[in-house]
Amino acid sequence: MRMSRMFSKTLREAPNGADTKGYEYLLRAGYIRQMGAGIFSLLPLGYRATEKIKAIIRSEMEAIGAEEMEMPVVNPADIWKETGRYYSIDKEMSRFKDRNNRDMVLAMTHEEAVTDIARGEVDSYKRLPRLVYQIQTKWRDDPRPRAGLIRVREFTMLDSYSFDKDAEGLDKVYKDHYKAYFRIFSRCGLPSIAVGADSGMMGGKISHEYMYLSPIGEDTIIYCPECGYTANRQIAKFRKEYFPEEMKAIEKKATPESKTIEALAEYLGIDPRKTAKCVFMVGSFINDKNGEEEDKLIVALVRGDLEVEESKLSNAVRANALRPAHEEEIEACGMVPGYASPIGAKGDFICVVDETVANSNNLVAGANEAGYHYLNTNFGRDYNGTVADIASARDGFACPVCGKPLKASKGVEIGNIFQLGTRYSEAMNCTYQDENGKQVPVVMGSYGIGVGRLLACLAEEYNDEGGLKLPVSVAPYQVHLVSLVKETEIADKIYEDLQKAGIEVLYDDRKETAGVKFADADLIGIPLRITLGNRSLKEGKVEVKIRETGETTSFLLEDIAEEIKAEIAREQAEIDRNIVNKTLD
RNA sequence: CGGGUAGUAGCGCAGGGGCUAGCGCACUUGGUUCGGGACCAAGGGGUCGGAGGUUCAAAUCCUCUCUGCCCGACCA
Repeated sequence: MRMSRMFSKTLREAPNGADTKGYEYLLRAGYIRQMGAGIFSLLPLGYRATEKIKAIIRSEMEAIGAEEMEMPVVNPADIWKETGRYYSIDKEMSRFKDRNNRDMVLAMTHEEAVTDIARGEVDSYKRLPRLVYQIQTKWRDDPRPRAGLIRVREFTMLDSYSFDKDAEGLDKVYKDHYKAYFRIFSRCGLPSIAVGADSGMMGGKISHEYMYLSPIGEDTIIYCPECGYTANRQIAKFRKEYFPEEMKAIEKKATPESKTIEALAEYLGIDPRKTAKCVFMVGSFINDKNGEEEDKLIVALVRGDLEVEESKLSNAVRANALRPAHEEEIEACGMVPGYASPIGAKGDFICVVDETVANSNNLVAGANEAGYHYLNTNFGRDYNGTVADIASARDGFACPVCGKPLKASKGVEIGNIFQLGTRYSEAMNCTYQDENGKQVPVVMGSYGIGVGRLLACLAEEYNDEGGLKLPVSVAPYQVHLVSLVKETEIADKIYEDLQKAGIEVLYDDRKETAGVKFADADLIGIPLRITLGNRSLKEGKVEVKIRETGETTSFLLEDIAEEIKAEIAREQAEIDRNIVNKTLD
């Protein structure tokens, strides 16, 4: 491509709001442009980079036997009503009516669509297993888009769907994806880890998220450097320590100005872990069949030294959504905020107690009277509720597997894989006839990678003061030919020769000064830069600079295509050498 | 959806009741330069986010509204 004819231009200054390096460079180099909150265009450079990513994805998906297809972005609402997600998903899914007043949705994922198709295609065990994928646009009306392509509303996603006879089949294809995803990310040059995850709205059982560890990430990953345990904090476990003792008689005590655990512990001169912390949420429960919604107060108790993990709590009570409770809602059940506990509470609420509270004795808890707490409360004796793990794992807590201290790190979710089971096939009657002539629901899995987000993470991982420096496997071009000489003949010739040799060339034939051309080359970050200038041309040579290392060499004009090819091959080989082949056991 | 902050030229910003709305970069033309964001000269480009109001007079004050960004809630 001749830069004199390139659609985009580079920006010297970062547009307001570009607050991470990767995002700033993608904008300045002309890879992407913003159109609205969470809505971006891929300019030719960005488009080429994502096409490279897609090609890698395709080759790895084909390698595990997946077939590419494409499903519509607009779905009739009917299929979403069948699974109930029409009702259980809130405003994140956009809805509209067509001219005949039929309910339609913009699909934010394609379990419904693919299951609808599959129930017509899959009729016998002989037609299983099956595996399809698409790389397609999703619209999710996220309430808070952020950080450029990291969190957007419209995005391109690889999504694949597997159909199996049974759990063993699903297990195999799940493992295939587990491995393929590591290969995809590593072929793009992006370091990633897989962590156990919450399945959220997907509703399956087993799931993993692929994380790019970075401070710009929004997820917190809990991991054990000792034994390798990893999980999203939303579901991360940790080894809990209990301090059982003889139950003592409950006793009411004045505790003025002790609305928080810290204040309470200090006033009583005790360790926070001798208290029970009470957190109030309101869960909304949506009927999958008709969309009717019911709100219920949830009282969650953890030991005073711990925090409540909302997603764990949400899973424990099977709520569709949780929000903090208002004071009136708490008071309506006879509890006093700041001095609250389920003891003596009345009305309709769900009490969930963390194991740490259930297995501790004589904890201090609220007396539901301003300024008073109870000493020596005991779960089971003084109040009841569901026991579950609802405490949040933190940095330094003990690993659930080996007991060594856990670490916490921020990460960006770049992919996830779900074992769906029969959640969708049962709801949508997607069954096959087995060897015994019986109709059995198909066992499904779904798997996804955010393509744009992957590019954003790569831009975050590969940059320096000058701009981007994407790996050769995903860079929009392989070589950036910068001509500094007036006469165009030699440069044109090199440009053509390189193209004939099958090399992707960005050719800076603009009438710009050397400084501008070099700065733009650094910004765009093509892995190799050929400099054609009078200095070396006198000796019949050109210079080649490696963007990543800054290393410069020079070659004879006639060798240039060959040398460039060799260098590209070297860089590609380096990436191939580092392909991660990790299996799930 | 709550809190904060900002909308003035393509990008970054200044101006905060008064006369023709500025600056840097980018852009156009001419000339000089020509290996790390050149220089000189002459230019083009704005309904100051939108609507309503106050005023002799509004980019500037008031009301409403839209939009972006950040934090939180939320989410993949």
